[in-house]
Amino acid sequence: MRAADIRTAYIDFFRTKAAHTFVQGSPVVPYDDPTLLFTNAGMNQFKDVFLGRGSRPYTRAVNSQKCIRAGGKHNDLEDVGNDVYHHTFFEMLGNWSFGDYFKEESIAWGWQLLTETFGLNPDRIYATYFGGDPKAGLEPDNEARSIWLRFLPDNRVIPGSMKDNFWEMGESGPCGPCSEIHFDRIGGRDAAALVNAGDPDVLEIWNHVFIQFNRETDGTLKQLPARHVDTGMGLERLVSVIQGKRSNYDTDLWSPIFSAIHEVTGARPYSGVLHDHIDIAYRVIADHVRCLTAAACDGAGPGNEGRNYVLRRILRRAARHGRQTLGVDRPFVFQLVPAVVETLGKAFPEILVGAKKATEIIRSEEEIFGRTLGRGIALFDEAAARGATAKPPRIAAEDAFLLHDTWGFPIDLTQVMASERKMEVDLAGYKTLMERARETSRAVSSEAPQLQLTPDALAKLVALHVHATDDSSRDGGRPMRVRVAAIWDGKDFQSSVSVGNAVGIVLDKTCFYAESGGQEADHGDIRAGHLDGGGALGDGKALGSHGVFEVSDVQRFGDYILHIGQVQSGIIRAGDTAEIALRHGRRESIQANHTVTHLLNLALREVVGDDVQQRGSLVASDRLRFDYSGTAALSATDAVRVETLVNQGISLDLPVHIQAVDLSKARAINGVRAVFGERYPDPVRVVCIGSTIEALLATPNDPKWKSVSTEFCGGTHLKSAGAAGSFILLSEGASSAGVRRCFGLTGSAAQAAKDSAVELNRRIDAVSTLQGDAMLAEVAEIARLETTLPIGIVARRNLLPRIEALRERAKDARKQQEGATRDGALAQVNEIVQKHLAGDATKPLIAILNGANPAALIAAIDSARNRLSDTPILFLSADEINSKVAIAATSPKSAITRGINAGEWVKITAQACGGSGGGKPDMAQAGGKDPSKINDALSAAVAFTNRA
RNA sequence: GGGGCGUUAGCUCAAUUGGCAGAGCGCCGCCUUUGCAAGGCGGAGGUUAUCGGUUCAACUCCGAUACGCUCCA
Repeated sequence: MRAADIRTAYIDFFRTKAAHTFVQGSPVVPYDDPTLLFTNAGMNQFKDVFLGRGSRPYTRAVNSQKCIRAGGKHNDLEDVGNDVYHHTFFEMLGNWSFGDYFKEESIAWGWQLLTETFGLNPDRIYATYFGGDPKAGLEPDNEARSIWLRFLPDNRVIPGSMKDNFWEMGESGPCGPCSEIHFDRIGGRDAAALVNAGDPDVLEIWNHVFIQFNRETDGTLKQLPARHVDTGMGLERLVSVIQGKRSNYDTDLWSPIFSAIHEVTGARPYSGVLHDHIDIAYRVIADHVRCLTAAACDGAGPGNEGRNYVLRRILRRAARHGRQTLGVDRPFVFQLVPAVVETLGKAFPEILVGAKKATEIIRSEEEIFGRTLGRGIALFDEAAARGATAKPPRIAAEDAFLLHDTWGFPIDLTQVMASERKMEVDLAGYKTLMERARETSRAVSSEAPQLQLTPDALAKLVALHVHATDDSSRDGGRPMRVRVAAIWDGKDFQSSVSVGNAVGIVLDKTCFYAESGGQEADHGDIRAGHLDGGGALGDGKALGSHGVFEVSDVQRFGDYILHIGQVQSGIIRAGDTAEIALRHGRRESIQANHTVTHLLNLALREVVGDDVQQRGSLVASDRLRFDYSGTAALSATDAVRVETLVNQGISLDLPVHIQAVDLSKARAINGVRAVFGERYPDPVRVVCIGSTIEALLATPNDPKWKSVSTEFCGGTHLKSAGAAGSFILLSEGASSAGVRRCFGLTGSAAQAAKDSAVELNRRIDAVSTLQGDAMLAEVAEIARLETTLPIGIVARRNLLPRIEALRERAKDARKQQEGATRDGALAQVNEIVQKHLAGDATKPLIAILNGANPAALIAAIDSARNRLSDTPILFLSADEINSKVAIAATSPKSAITRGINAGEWVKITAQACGGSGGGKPDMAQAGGKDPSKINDALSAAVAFTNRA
């Protein structure tokens, strides 16, 4: 029987013979259960039924559920590959009774299915039942036992412990005894003692849980009115048993994947050996690609936190095995996806549909890791060599941390690699380093909100009858008359505050926008006072101000908004009436940046592709920042297209429409931008640039909405895009693996950047009129400006080749200068050497060259040494312009033994003209600061050789 | 937002405490070999990312910038 037939036969058995409803398994990524990393059992989607909170239109259900057990409480990741029955991804066949049938039917059907439909040998089947626990006050489950005795002899119905045979969902909640069916792969023996003993040949295949109690919060058990059955049977194990294999991997669930690995990597075929490292790699890779494909098809890809980081670790393990064990030096895991689809696509249509996306997700992550994988392995080898002599051999904490921090090797991957070499990893040390890195990372970033309303403070506010801050006027942002409700100094609420430390003020209502959703807070002031006549609000009444408070930050805590800042003058009292006004320039800049951020989001999607996901955003008054998923830098043409698209929106002065809409209706709008996994309020605030919300809702499926910016957003925006003036991309680069980050400017800042670029271009043009040192200086200045001025990336990319050309020109000029200097020195050396050869060639040669610099002197020394191999040589040269003396010397071995050490020689010489120097015994250089003393230096050099 | 690492010849990477910038592969030329794989000899190719600072002297130390990678928040 093939695996696919076994799966179908199971489902059909319960559907046709026992009137179960087939309920498609839930996604492996649970959307609504924060306690769960991945779906890890078939009952996950029915949890609410067991908890009595929900119901279904059926009382019997059956399916095969995709499960992932990695990274969470149930973590089988470490065992994958090293044995033949643990998987990160597997299928759980399940049938359930919701207050319908119970033990009797459950066990009888189980027996019938296994022995009749699947034809398993009854002599090899064992069953366990709950044997009771006097300490917990629980009786043995004799009901289950007696049912089993109808099918099995007494010695194969085995009592089990609380741990193995009593199932609980958590500390409290539904629970009950369970009964497991075990199978002996060998047969012809009494294997009762091997049941639940960790023997790979006697394995549990099916667990029947009988939910009949509820564990109360006080620990007591109560009989449930509605009793449920929850069963689970691992498909991979069942198939191996039915197909008579001793390993899950020897079944047709895996063979297509193994063939694909063989073809794609060129490794020798899988041979099924437990401890063979190539076979281990086969199993690991095959398991992991199934897991990654399933996760990707349900919307979860590798990333840097939570379940995404688990997936990243899984992929990196597979990729590293490919590189190191199978010798594949390019991405390859993604090429295995079709084989996974072949084995799972029919049973799980989402895998068929998602295959293309999964392939792309996996390929991209492989590419990311591929960049650091090689260096990381090399670094690991070095670390392993260093740690090999330790006892026991271990990878140092610093190395493990570096591998993680710099090369993206998750710690568990380093551990796997270490264990392959029979080494350990200094985990405690690693954790210390990691914690230290975390703290430094946290220390500075948590500076911002010094003043916080703690839960205690919030409780006090309620006790003081201060009601939630009404911020419904924040979009208008017009000045308001308000009441000071409370003054918070970080520890207590005060009745008044005067000039001094930063404090927070709670008002009854506000027009300030509190920092939220990446948009920075408004700034402004609060003027407290008493009413008298003629004021700013135009209502004929003004406040004679007796206290001015400058707001420099606004934060939301629960339903209260805290205006943080300092009193500038006078005094502010709780209960005061006040006029508040925000700084309009700042608010308008922020609005411009926010509206343009939305246009940028849309433009990136149009230019880079539909799969661009927003990964974060910051809207400040002076710039905007936008993170998005992607692995490659924006090309020059793409950057231009993005800028152009955004500027089109601005110049068309597209109107911005904002409206609260029912969440379900809003989600239905074609092309709406919502951050994946984010929870939105209902109704949700929809911001659309270029169309009215009514039009969107009238025809939500219209394809044209894909090219209109529609986002869920609570921020403040321009009335229409034109007020942003213009937009430029300031920079674009990698933020973390798989995430690109770009900065942008609008309005006057954008204009200033454009002006800088124009100015630089003008100066570059003007360089052609310059010569010599003036040209060199101007080129250096232009390069300096290019690095310091804010310039858009489009302009910068155009400037760079021009500046590069200038550098080339400067380089040529300098080379020519240096060449001339060197040639001048060499010409003098020729004469000097000729003369010296005429006399005693072993005598030291000491000479002053004209117009040489250090580099020319070294060339001169080299040249002279070639012809005077037994002569100590020292040259000096005065540089009047820079008021320096250059000195260089060489000394042959024979002279060094006589005491002419080039290093000491130049040092003595340099000291005579106010400098110092040093080097090696055979070659040294030095410099002096006083060219007028060059003859003293010469004498010192001669004196040194005379002494030696 | 904060940290770490990197940037040296076309490519992959070296360069002790600051003291003559190298290797392998590739490229070019010549030689050798029945053919193939190859082998031998020679050569070109570098403002050590950019700008500034410290120093007699900087690939090396310090500061900024750019680009790339990566981790944390």
